[in-house]
Amino acid sequence: MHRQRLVEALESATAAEEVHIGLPGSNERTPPMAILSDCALEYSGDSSSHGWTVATDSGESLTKPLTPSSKEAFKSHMQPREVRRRLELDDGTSIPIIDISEFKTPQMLRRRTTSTGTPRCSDASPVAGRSPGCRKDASLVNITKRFMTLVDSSPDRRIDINRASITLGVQKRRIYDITNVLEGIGVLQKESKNTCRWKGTLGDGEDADASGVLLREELEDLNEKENTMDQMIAEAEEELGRLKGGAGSYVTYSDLKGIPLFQNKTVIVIQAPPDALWESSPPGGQNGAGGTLRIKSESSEIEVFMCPTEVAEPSESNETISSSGFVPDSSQSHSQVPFEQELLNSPPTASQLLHSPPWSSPALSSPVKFLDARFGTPPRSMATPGPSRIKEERDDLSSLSLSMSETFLSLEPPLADSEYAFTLDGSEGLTDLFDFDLLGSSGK
Amino acid sequence: MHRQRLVEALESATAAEEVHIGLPGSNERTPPMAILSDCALEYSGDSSSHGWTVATDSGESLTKPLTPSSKEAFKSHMQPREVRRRLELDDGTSIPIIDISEFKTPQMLRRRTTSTGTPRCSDASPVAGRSPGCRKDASLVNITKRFMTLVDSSPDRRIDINRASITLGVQKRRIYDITNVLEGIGVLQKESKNTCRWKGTLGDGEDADASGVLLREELEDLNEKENTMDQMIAEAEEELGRLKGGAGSYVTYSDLKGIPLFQNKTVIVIQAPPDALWESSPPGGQNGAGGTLRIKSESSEIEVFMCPTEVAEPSESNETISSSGFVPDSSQSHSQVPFEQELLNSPPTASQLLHSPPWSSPALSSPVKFLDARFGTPPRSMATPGPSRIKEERDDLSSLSLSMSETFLSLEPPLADSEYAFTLDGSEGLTDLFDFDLLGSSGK
DNA sequence: TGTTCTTTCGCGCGCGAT
DNA sequence: ATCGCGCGCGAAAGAACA
Repeated sequence: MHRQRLVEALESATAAEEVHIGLPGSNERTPPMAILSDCALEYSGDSSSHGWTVATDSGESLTKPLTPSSKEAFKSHMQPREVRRRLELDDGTSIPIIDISEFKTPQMLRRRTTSTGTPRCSDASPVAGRSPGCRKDASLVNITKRFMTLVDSSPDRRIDINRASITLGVQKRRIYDITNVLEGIGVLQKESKNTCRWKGTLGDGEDADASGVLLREELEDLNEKENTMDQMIAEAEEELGRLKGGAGSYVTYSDLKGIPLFQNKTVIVIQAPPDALWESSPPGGQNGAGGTLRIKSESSEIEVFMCPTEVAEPSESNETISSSGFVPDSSQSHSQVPFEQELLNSPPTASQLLHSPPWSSPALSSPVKFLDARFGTPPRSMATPGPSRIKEERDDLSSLSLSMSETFLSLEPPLADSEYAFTLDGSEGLTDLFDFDLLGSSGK
Repeated sequence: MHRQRLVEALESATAAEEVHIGLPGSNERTPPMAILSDCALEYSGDSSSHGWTVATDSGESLTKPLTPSSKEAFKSHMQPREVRRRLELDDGTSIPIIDISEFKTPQMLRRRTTSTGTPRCSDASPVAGRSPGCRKDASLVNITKRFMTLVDSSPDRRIDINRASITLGVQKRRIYDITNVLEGIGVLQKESKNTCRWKGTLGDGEDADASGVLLREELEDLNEKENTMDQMIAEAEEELGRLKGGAGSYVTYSDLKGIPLFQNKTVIVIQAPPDALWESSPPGGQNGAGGTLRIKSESSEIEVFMCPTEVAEPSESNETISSSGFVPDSSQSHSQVPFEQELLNSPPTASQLLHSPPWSSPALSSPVKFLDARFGTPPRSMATPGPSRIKEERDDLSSLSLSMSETFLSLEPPLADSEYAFTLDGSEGLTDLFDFDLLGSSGK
């Protein structure tokens, strides 16, 4: 097999050069030719159209069939060639000769400025006076990016080389460059002649360039968030464990008062051991007084709590001290009722006491309401990895971290009406709870 | 600017060809030359060493300085060129002539078979008798792979183009191809002249191919989790909003009974409007009965609740019905005490009632305790995107979804002892809460 | 199996930017 | 003058024919 390099000649606008080429065997020479300024001359080695092609700036090209000499011999001993050059125009601008039927395959035309909508100089350099679809446009980097858009616009991640070449308006050769590198990376796989398939994991954004980074960033973000949550969970669970069964469990007054049902009501809590005796008599019972509820315990003490009406409005806290002298100062707030506790009624003239007793302890006086207290302010231990540490700048993710310090509990569903045992309606009285007859005895 | 293409001649093993070249201006010609079989002849256009270079198969090359003619004129009008060809050897194997000082930059020597440890024909085609460092060796795919090993052998993910060119034994031009494509993909970034930096997320393993997939999967996983959480948050918040201020807010009996402090105690809750009058008299007061607590309201009803002692053990639920005839069946469980409510004590002999009254409504009879009820079982609305939907297979992430249905609330910190206002200790009685003298009056 | 057509792609010239 | 790199020649590797 013998091969021969050919030659190409460039003309400086006017002068023609002559080229002498020695061919093996036959001492043929390529005919001297004149090159016209403003035109590109090329010798097409295309197997389908051998001959000279003259292309003008406007893109047309005229092809003269070569003398029907030995097409065979020509190809076997000597590679036909095309000559292509840029010509210097009078205005000093070089006009790249293009068109080129790209040898054989789906010819792509080198996009000349106007025609197709491929972005000119898609990059920076806002220098106004630049006309040319400058070099950057054809840069491999650029082509690759565009190629990527092609790829992820394809549903099955499969790309046809030829189509790509056409749609991207680049030589097929370039596509090969890209596919080969990508294959080397492992993200692409040649599937069959003229097609390959994307199998990588480089992000799917159209802009390709940042996608990998974004991915990683997002992941980092999510991971951070996850860690925070894990920690919160751990702490909440710990707390839970401590409260459950520990002596620290309690219901605060604000818990009770925060409940709408109890809103603006005076709430009294009585605590007695399960084995306590509970007696009651109807109002105006044996001694003319109102009904009596008597609780007696032998095992342990009975406790009575009155729930402050308003949750600590400091200005109000002293206003309505009961005339009956309810005086548990905070140092005295602890007291136990021994084994017997009685609640008697006495005439309405008796002393009265109501809202906001002064003994509101710090915890009780907290202005937070039931729900707020529980979900609004995380314990200081939660503050550590708090959501404020999570820097949010994007989309919907932010909503997550915002809600982080609240919610996340499962509340019991509201009870049905029937489930409010022991709630009396307007037509009923306490005595309705007992089955012996109370009627006939008068109150007062 | 004028440029001239040169020429190259290939010899079919023995015969020398002559090449005539017309130069612009001067009609110089390159001297005819003889090409020895087995050797590659090339004309080095290298600016640092102009002359002819003959490279043998073994890799040595001898350079003869060109006649010191006008180096200047030479370069300005005509691009020096190199001639390179493969020779057909008698055995039919073509030996690519290589070495080539790659024009200017760090000359890379085309690795001849032996020398460096670069894999020969690293691909398939296990046809035994193939000796040549075939075309595949220099394939972009191959080079790219080797390039990758270089990349991730670099600690700082930074690669020097020149070094790469040398170590990989390829022309620098090829490295550009690679870096450009990779940059287009977004995994590589040109850092400065001659250096770029790997920043991609393609996995760092040497095999590159699968690592990216893992990343994506993890992200997908986290996203799913995030969505679930977002939904739970939304629902919890909605629920919260509904409960807060709605008529549905409540404290269940089990809430109260679940508190250790109240454990095994009989708890009575009295609810009255804030403007209610609350009178009390010491035990054994004006009528010999125990103390009396009287509450009177003009604005709205007073409500009394007794908290079931045990939370609904079905077997026990009927056992200890109070002899006093506490008979609120569930249909009757709603009742209201009108404007006056009295709790009277009566002798211990009176009726008693305790644990697990039959009126435990479904909600109340729920075996869940305070904390459990609240955090253990999510309302059905939460079940929709429930954690069970999250498929967990990996590491610590699983702990997250496991805890998802619970916790996540901030509980109030335990109260200090002093904060339990209204708790009486063993030495105190209810009367200690009042400032008038109760002593001297006997209970019973 | 030899030939021809096609597709793939090594390779390096030389343009343009620095 | 240097260097990045567009660009496309033409050879190698298949595929289609004969």
